[in-house]
Amino acid sequence: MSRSTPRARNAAATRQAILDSAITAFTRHGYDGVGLREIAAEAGVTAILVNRYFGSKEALFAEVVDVSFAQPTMVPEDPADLAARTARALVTRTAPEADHLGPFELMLRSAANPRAAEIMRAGIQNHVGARFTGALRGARAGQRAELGLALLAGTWLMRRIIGTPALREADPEQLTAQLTGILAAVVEPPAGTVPAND
Amino acid sequence: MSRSTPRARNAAATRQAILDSAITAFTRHGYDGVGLREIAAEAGVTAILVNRYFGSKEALFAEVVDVSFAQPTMVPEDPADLAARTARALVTRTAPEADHLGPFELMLRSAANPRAAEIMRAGIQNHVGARFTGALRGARAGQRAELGLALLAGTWLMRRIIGTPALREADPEQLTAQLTGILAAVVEPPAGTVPAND
DNA sequence: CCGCTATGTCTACAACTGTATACTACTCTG
DNA sequence: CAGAGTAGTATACAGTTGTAGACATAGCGG
Repeated sequence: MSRSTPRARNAAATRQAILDSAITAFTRHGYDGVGLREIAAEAGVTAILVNRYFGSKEALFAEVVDVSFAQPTMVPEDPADLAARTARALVTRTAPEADHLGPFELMLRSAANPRAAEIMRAGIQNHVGARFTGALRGARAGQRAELGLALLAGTWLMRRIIGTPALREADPEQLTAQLTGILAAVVEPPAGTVPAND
Repeated sequence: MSRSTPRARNAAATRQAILDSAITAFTRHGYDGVGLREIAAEAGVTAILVNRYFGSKEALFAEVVDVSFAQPTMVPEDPADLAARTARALVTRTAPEADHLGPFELMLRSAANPRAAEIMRAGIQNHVGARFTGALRGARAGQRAELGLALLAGTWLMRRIIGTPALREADPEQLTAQLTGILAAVVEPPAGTVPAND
């Protein structure tokens, strides 16, 4: 799947090919579930070249996390209808027939490794969490955003990775409605707070 | 840490020691994060003996899951005050200073491996999920229970494994209150439903 | 057209994995 | 007290892992 045309010598393109392969592989199998040889082969390259470009497996993973977490996720930056739109996106992407990769899948599949977890914590702070927090109004926006991420990650885990039956077979419309309600409880500014910024 | 008294030949005790060691190790490092030699050493035994008693690493893991998921968790079986009591237990056990192991830690650290995930799916259906579902009244109890587990697992992930700052440093009382509200939105019977059983 | 440097590969290594076969030795039964 | 079967170990193997050093070659500057 890798050597169609024996790609001309081009450092930038090769580096990008390795990075793309790594994103897919890490997202699909997690940090500990992939070997460098597997990543390299998919990019049409030798394993050691990966380290030449990225330094180490860990550094490669850090770059993968940075790229993946920087992509626009299912959390809209626009606060309007945030709960409803987020819930709909989540249900769609975790549907059994979908094969949507992305930051949540990457995070859940790599969380077991402490070094990977630390790298992802930084990535969340810099990207996903920051965006989510920015979309919230009211007190304790950071905490509420992280709780929102927790709900999204947990649902992703149960519905798609563990594959729990009731969530797998749930009616999408109904599940979206229910998740919208729950998300609203997470995301809406706490009552009795001045609705100012901060 | 393993050979204090060179334990007398006792199949049952040895088997139990291996199982205990495996529960701790799998919970702490996940399915792929531990080797049989490590588990065996902690039990004061040789690696191959683990396979003699349990058949394979996978079979050992299945037994670990069965035992761990059968233990009483933070979800009270009594429906009264379910949300509040569950939230309090969750916040306590995911506190940074606590080092509480348990089914959620085991699940999150082993979810990356598809075989492990399948084993855990069965464990949830048989134990945790069934208990949680049994504590709920109203329509779609199964789905609501799984969403509750998703919220618990997600919070555990963010607060304890990833170690997201706002959740780590949150005031326990306030976080408990907020989680109680969210959990209530998950757990309470949907409005407009006959409050009969199922 | 030559040569140099960036780009890439070959071979290798030391550690680790789960598991199999062959062996030893304890302890209980008779 | 003798033998047998259970409990446990030693050795090993084939595979994989991340990484290292020495070597090859493509393609551009002169």
